[in-house]
Amino acid sequence: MLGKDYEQQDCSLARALEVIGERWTLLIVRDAFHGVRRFNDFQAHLDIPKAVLSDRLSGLVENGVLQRTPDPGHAGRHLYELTPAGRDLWPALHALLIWGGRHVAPNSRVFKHATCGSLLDEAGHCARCGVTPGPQDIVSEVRRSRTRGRAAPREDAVAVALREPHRLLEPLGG
Amino acid sequence: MLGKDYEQQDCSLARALEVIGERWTLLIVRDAFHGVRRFNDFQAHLDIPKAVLSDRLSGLVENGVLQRTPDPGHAGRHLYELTPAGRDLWPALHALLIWGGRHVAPNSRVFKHATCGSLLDEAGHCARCGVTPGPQDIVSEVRRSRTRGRAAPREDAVAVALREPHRLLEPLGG
DNA sequence: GTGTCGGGTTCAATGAACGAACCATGCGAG
DNA sequence: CTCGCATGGTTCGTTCATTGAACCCGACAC
Repeated sequence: MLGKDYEQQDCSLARALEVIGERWTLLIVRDAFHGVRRFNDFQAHLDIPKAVLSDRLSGLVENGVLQRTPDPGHAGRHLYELTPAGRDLWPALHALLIWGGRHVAPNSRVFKHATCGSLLDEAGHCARCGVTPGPQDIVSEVRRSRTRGRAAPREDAVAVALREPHRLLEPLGG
Repeated sequence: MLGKDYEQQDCSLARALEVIGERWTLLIVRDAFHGVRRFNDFQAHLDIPKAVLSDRLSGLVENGVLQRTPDPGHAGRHLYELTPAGRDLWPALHALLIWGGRHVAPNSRVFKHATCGSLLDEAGHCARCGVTPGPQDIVSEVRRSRTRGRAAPREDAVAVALREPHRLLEPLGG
C-alpha cells in the first residue's frame, strides 16, 4: 500500500496497513472469518474484479494472513483459510465493525457467545461468562429487526448461507 | 473508497472502511491521536502529497472524525482535532497497532496508563488499576531498546517532539 | 469429442495518487 | 510601503492502481 519512503516511519501501524490496508483486503478477511474459503465465493459475495481478488489473496498468503491449500474434492482448486496470525486480526476487525455500527450505519449482524448464547457487548465481552471469547467461540447472526430496508438483499450463495446463524471460522457450505 | 455497488452490502465494516479505509487516512488519525493538529505538521511527518492530505482531511471532517477550527493565533489557518467519534476509533487503531507489532514488525512505542504509569497489556488493559483507559489517559513513549536500527530517524518537528513521552490527544508543540 | 464450471490471467480504459509548480494570505524586517 | 518568507492550500501533467470484459486452462460430465 504505502510507498517505500514510508519504511522510514518506525511505526507498526504503517506496517500493518501495508498488509491489510489495501482496498478490499479487510473485507476479504472478514469473509474469511465467516467461513468463506473458495475463490468464487469471495468473488460472488464481494463483487470484486477477479484480477484484484487474485492479487489480494496472493498478498494475504504472502504475508501470512491466509494459507492456500489444495481443495481435496477438486484437483487444481484451492481453499483459502486464516492462519493464526489472520485469526489474530479479530479484535481489530471487531473494533472497526463496532465503530462503523455506532458512527456510520447500524450494524446488521450481532455476535453471541457460542457456549452460552448471550449477546456480546461492544468490547466483545460476554457479561454472563465474564470472558472475551475468540472468534472460534462466537456465533454471528442477522439482527432480526426493524425494516432491514436498503434495496434488495444479495442473493449469492454466501449471502444466503449467512442468513442463518453461523459460528465464525467454520467453513461455509460444504 | 469502495465503489457504489458496495452499498448493497448491508455491512457496517464496509461503511467504516468507506470513512477510514483509504490510503493514508488511518495514519492521519493516528497522528491526530498524538496531538498533531496543523496541516504542515501532518504533511511533514507523513511525507504525503499536499493534494492528498487536503482531500483526506476534508473527508475526515465531512465524516465527523475530525473538526476543523480556525487557528486562534493565525488567521486563515486551521486546526484539525478529533471529534468524539474520532476518539472512538482508539480501540480499533490500538488493535491494529498491536497486531502489526506482533505479526509484522515490532512496535517502536509503548503505551502506559497516565494515572499510574504502568504498562498496558496488548488489550490496552492496566493490570494494576484494573481498567482499560481511554486515549486521554494514555501516555505514549518510545520503547527504549535494542538497536533501533532501521535507517536514520526522521527529523521533522513532529518526529522530534514525539521522542519525549506524550499524553494522547494533547496538542503537540504550542 | 463437446460442454461447462471453477479458478485464474491478460488487456484497454478509467480513475486515483504523486510531486512539482503555482497562488493567496498574513506576518516581520528594512 | 515593499520585500521576503512561511503557512495552507489548489492546479496540473505524469504515473500507478483498479475495473470489467475477454480469454485461457484443467477437471469432470456426457
